[in-house]
Amino acid sequence: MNKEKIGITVSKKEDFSEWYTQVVIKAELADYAPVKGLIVLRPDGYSIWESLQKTFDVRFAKRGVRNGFLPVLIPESLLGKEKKHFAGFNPEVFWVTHSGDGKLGDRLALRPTSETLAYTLYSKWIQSWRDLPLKINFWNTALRAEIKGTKPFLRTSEFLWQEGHTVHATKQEAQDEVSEILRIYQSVVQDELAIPVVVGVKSEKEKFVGAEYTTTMESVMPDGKALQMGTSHFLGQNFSKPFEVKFSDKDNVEHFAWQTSWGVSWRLIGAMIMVHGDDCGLVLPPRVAPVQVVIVPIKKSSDTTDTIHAKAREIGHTLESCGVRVQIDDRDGMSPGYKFNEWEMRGVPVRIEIGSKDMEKKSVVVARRHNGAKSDLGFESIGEISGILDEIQKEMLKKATRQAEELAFSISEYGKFKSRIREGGFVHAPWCGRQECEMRVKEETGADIRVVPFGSGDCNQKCVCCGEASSSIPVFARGY
RNA sequence: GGGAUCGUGGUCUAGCUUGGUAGGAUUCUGCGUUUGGGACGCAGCGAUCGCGUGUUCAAAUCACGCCGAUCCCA
Repeated sequence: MNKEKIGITVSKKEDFSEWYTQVVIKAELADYAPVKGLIVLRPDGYSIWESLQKTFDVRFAKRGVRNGFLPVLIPESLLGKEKKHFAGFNPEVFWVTHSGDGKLGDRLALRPTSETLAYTLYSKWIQSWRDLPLKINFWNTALRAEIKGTKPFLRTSEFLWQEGHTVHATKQEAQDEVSEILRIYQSVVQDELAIPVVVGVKSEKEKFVGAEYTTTMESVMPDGKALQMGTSHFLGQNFSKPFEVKFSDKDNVEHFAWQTSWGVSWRLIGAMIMVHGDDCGLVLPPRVAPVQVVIVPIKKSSDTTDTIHAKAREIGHTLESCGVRVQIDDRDGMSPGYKFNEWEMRGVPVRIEIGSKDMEKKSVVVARRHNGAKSDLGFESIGEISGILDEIQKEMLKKATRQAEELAFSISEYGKFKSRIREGGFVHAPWCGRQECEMRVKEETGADIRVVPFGSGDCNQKCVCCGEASSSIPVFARGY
């Protein structure tokens, strides 16, 4: 048996890209679809998405956001109503031009995002200040043609996401909404996926087309590239004017409304894989793991095997009653070692081993996926597993935070800046605020301004690029 | 946007230069022995060689087109 040929065959460090793809496929999160750039989610992958959905729904509901559903086709006339917005998306829009063999009169777009469609309806639904605020979130997919560099979860032509669209009577209220949503995003990503983020504002060049400004959270991946984890946009009145989203205020004067839109996608799953995974495969944060604990009974033919299995089932029930998602692996004809490796590849946070030795000691072996540690746990203390899962969740965030810190740099000299960008990481560098410099940096290093962190303003330094007075210290990095 | 590599049972691959019965390993199925870090024996199933067209008596192999995957550069 060639040990090297089973499981993940490359190391995360040596071939990150190949490693990532293998983990996605072999841990059975997703698979390729027959059309370029599209993937299929398998139950373990979808389960993680559902878990995130549940958490977000609770948080959104607390802010008075309710869920709705929008169709996938948008007529061209609507999509083109806000000019800048349309120009930004046009190159990657899929068009439906036929029904059967007949050509359609107006082309229909497969939604790249739903602003135009949603706001057409909002203008019908809103007349009075009493109709505001209006807050609806849509769980759906968006389609954007990705022709090159496709990657499961990170760059796909269709992706699962949520898009929230809110309408407010005042600018201030809309802006508060934008910040609050970003705050929710940040805490869900940190608490559920154990990934630290940098929050702030996008530059003018990088903001959502059609927005007044875009707030964002960005994370650094272990290969030094940045990943946009979610965005929350202040749309101002840019859409309410062309789409006539108007309301009569208390004084009976008609005003254009103030709007926001915001979204996170299954990219978050990609980030989770990259940040936590290791050479053995996936490592799942307990809070989103479809199976949190796997129990592997180890029998000997000389054993009275029934007692071991009975104990395994009993432990399983105890854990279920504590709210732990548990699975017993009693498959025949597979060695324990094989099972261990398989469950490790699939990222299950905790493995419980129980064999005749454990029966004698009245304890089980508890193995933690994230650090490989093994320890004994008495039969009477099985309930402690919940606490262990919480602990693992915290340790994973801590480890990920340390990892991110090691990939963060502050640099003000352009030569050093360039070489650092080449090696990867988040590079905090002073910037004059002019797009010329931003573009020159992009051209010469391939790095974008990922985020201008909140509170990084006026710092009295010199722009890393042109040497003039800086106005902020953005994070530069190459991105996915 | 430019360049390169690749596609053969579920998976990994041999064969391609020089056209002629697609070979192996693993997985899978059955039976038996096993089981504390990727067990073993025996028997069996499984491939219109990515798709299409062309050349030829004959194409996995040669030519062209397409589809898909990966990597590098902008």
